[in-house]
Amino acid sequence: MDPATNAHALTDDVGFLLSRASAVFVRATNAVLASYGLRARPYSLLLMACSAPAGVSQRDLAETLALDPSQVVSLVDELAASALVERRPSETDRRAKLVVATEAGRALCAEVVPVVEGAAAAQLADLSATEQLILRELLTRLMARGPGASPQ
Amino acid sequence: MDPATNAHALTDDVGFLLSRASAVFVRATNAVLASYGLRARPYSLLLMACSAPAGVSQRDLAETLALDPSQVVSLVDELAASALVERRPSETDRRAKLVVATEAGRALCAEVVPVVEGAAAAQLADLSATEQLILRELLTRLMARGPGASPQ
DNA sequence: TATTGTTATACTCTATAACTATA
DNA sequence: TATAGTTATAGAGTATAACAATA
Repeated sequence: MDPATNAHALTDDVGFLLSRASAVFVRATNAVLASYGLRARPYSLLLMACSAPAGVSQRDLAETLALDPSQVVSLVDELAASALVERRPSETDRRAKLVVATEAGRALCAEVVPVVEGAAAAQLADLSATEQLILRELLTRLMARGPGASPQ
Repeated sequence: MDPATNAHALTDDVGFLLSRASAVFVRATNAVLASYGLRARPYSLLLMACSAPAGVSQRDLAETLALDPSQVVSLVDELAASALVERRPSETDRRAKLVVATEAGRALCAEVVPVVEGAAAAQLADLSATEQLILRELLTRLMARGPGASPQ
């Protein structure tokens, strides 16, 4: 194949662009979270727990975060060790455990959410408000088709 | 904070959407590459080597792929072990080594590029051609600001 | 003094499989 | 028989630091 044709094959590849962009965001997020003892992954789990006052099952966490259930166990263990969340038995399903944010977890979340959003806004600064909306919508629709949940 | 307000905080977060979308693409790409003995990362390096007939320095590979130079060493080692690329001394800089695709590397690349592009197209099937273009452009502009190269 | 490639190390992330207790 | 959570393990990805050879 013609070299000139392929000169930009990589940088035109949506998959490559996505992984680059994702990495940039994760690094920026981890950087601002470091001083709070958090990283992007545990943060997103904490955020979900804080958003659901009644708690979230680990299964729901795995589904929404697209993580393997065993990864959720580790993350919840970690957050529980820091007393940011706790496991409570479900009253309707004795197999399930509900992950609930503690007072400390909610306080940290309230403190840290604007910081993370600020870091994201900085990364998106070159896009207009409309473009940011479009990007969000396109990514959401991309997701709709994806393996809704379980990684494989 | 109001639970209802935060109910979708996570799924509205561009950083989260990017990492989810990126993961979906990488998994799909790895899946179709598996039977060729490749994964997304080595594939992208091979693609760069194939796109530059004169070879690419490892420094350039690290910069374009946003990898640490030490990661590039491992990847080149791996591809070289499969005889898909080889290291050649640079004639202008005796420190540098040029990574050049072998005949086998070019052949595999030619075979595998359409497969990877097909997998990407399948993931993008829910977006119109125009929307795919917009997505690509927005991601590219997002990248422009990012740490052009070196990860940190 | 700075840069290219290299080695080494530690930690995070991803992917599987098997197991338990419930449903 | 299937599902929620758990444990264990291995491999891939990421992040650093230090070093030799060369610029």
